[in-house]
Amino acid sequence: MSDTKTRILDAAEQLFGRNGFESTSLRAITTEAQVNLAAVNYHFQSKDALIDAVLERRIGPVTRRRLEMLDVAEADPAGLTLEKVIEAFAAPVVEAAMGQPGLAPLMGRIMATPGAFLERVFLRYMEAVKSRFLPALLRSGVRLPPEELFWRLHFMVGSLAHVLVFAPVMPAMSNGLCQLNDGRAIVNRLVAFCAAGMRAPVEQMEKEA
Amino acid sequence: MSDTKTRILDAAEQLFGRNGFESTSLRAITTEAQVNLAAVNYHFQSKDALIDAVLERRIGPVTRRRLEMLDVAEADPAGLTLEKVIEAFAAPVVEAAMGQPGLAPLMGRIMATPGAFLERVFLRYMEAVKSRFLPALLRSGVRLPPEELFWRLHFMVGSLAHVLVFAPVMPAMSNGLCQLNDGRAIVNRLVAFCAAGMRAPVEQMEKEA
DNA sequence: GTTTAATTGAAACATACGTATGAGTGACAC
DNA sequence: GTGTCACTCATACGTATGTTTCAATTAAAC
Repeated sequence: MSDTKTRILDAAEQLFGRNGFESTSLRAITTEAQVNLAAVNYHFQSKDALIDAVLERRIGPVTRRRLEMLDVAEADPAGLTLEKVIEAFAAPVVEAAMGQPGLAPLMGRIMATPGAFLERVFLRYMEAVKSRFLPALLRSGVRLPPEELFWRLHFMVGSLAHVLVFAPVMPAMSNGLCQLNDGRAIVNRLVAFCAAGMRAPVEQMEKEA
Repeated sequence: MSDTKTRILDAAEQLFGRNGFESTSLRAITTEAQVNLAAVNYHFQSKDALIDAVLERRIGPVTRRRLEMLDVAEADPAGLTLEKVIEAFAAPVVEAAMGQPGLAPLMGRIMATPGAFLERVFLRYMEAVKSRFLPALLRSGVRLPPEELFWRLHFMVGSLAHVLVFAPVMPAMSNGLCQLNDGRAIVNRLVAFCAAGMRAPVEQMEKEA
């Protein structure tokens, strides 16, 4: 039982997050991991399979924790609040990102990368989340037309994704104003912002000629 | 005056948006543009310079239009509203994306592209925007601690970016529920969501031991 | 019409990539 | 010991990339 596999996963996670999937070469990964180049094709079969493995290792637990937190919130006899639903969506990924430096940009990149790759990954991991959280939002008291609800969920996901994508540069970008050491505080801010957005009155559409 | 340069820019914009910057080869671009391979290194000096040119052609006008709309809003004797500020930020890029199919994914790409590149682009185009919109938010009546204000602006940008990133797949992802033909409607939704988020009461932080 | 500069063309350059190969190494079973 | 197995290693293969070269072509200037 060698930790070569783990070292490859760790290095790949770090470099994928920093430089993207396409621009990270297997040679860069194996150099960083201090492992032979062929090891990656031995333990995984290809670069694509390695990418899948890297994602599975991190997104799997986050998805499970999301659904778990939602279960707890829904079981609360005090009732399901909008804030609890949003927190169940945001907290697991933010907390995971805090504990694992280099994970945030990776998560962010997944959420911000369109195209074939996204469809493969996003549908695999996010379909379950979407199909559970959309009804939960309704059950928490949000009263919106389906279209409006979907757009606002979209905005919410965008806010979260942006936080993750820019996590590495956020302190510098804000001239030190915004730090990332306190994940709870970030989640709280995000929850407050998105809950208010979700509760915004629906814009009346003017008829067009 | 040949349009070779323009044809290269058009093809590059399309392919960069669809497949990303790194994964788009100059050969793919020149083939699509029906132009000789060497033309790209003749008219531009390198692939990096081509990327810069592609971005400048589209982001430049959007940035100018943003500041222009903010000028108009600030000159309004009726006073500067939060909604007007957010609209000045969101409308130009959404409208540009509507008029120029293939632009939205390109904008999205920028957000999803790593470290050094993003910092180069983001700082060049967004610094001016940030330094104008942050004060404008304050002047529009938003009363928030600086740190909270910055985070919420960050969330807002994230919502907008996400809309652009996922523009090509949004109809499919929502099972046809959310369409993109009406840019104004999207901007209105975004403004309503973000304005409410900006006005959310500030979460009181509990002291930690 | 001739000269000059700007542009395009086909081909080659060196380099980097993902992948495959086969020899080598260590541990453990019998 | 002698296999056997999982693993690691150095190296090579084929291909694709960004860039360069220099001749061919076109367009403008005088």
